[in-house]
Amino acid sequence: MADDTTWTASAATDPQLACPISPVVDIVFSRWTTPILWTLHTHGRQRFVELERGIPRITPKVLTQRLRQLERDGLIMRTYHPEVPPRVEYEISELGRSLAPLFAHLAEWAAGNLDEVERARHDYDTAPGR
Amino acid sequence: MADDTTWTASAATDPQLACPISPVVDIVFSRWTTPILWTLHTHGRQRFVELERGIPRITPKVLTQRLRQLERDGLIMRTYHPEVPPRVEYEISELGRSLAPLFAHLAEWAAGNLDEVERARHDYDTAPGR
DNA sequence: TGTAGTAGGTACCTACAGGAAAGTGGCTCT
DNA sequence: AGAGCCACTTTCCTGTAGGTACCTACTACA
Repeated sequence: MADDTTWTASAATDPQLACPISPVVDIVFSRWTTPILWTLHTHGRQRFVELERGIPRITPKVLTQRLRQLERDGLIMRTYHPEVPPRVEYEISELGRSLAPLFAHLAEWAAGNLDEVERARHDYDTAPGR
Repeated sequence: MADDTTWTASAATDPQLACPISPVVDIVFSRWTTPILWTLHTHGRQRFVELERGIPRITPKVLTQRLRQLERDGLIMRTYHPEVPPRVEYEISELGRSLAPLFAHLAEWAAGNLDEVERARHDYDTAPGR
C-alpha cells in the first residue's frame, strides 16, 4: 500500500461502503449478465430464442429477468416488433459497448492467471495438516 | 460486432460456456470478495477484526468463508501466529495484486458511467406504458 | 472471581434466487 | 382440426447462501 499508483484510494475510507467498485460489480457482474453481454456483443443483434440457444442451461424465466435488468440499466436495448409470431430483438447499447475494454482486460487476466489459480487450489487442497 | 478489436472472440463459439470470462467472474467477483481485496490492498496487512470492522455489515462467518476461498484461490495469504490471544494476519498475494489494474479500470468506468446507469434506470422507471 | 480479547466453529433458521413445467395469444401451415 | 411458432408469464418447488446466536481455548488484567 506504500505506492498507490493504480488503485484510486478515493473511497477507501467510505464509512458505509468499504469498496468503491461494489456498485459496478452489482450491475455488471451479477449472475448470467456477462454471458448475455458477451454473446450480444460478439454475435450482434439477437432474438430471444437465439440468446436462449446460445447460452446453455439458462431458463427462459431467468433470461427474461436478466434482459429486463440490463435494459433498465441501459446496457442493452430492446426492440419489439408487433408481428405474428412476435419478434423481439436485443442489442448492446453504447453504454454496454463501453464495457468492452474492461471485458478484454478481464479475458486477458484470465488467460494469464487462471492456471495459477488452479495451481493454488491444488496446493491448498493437497497441503499437509488438512 | 463487425470490428472485434477489443474483445477476444476466441471462445465465442464455446459449446459449453458462451462466455470466456465467466470463470474469472466466479473467482474475483463473488460476493464480498471485492471489498475484502480492496481493503486488503489499500490498508495492507490486516487482522481478522480489522477486516471485520473495516467492512460494514459482514458477519464473521461469511468473512471466514470468503477469506478461506480467497486463500485457496491464491489471491491472499494467511499467516497464523500461535500466541495468546491468537493473531492472524491477512495480506494480498502477488496474484491478488495483479488484479490491481483491473480494479482501477473498473473504478474508472464507475466514475465515468455510473450516473448514466442511474439516468437510464430513472428513464426506464418513469417511461409511459409501464 | 470474572471479564475482556482473538479467531473463528457450529447449529439452526429464513429468505430469496433460480429451476421445472405448463400456460397464453394470435396467426399460419398441413 | 390440430400443431407449431415466439416471447414470454405464472405457479410451484427446492437448494443454498447468508443471518443470528452461542460456543471454544487460553491468558492477562482488574
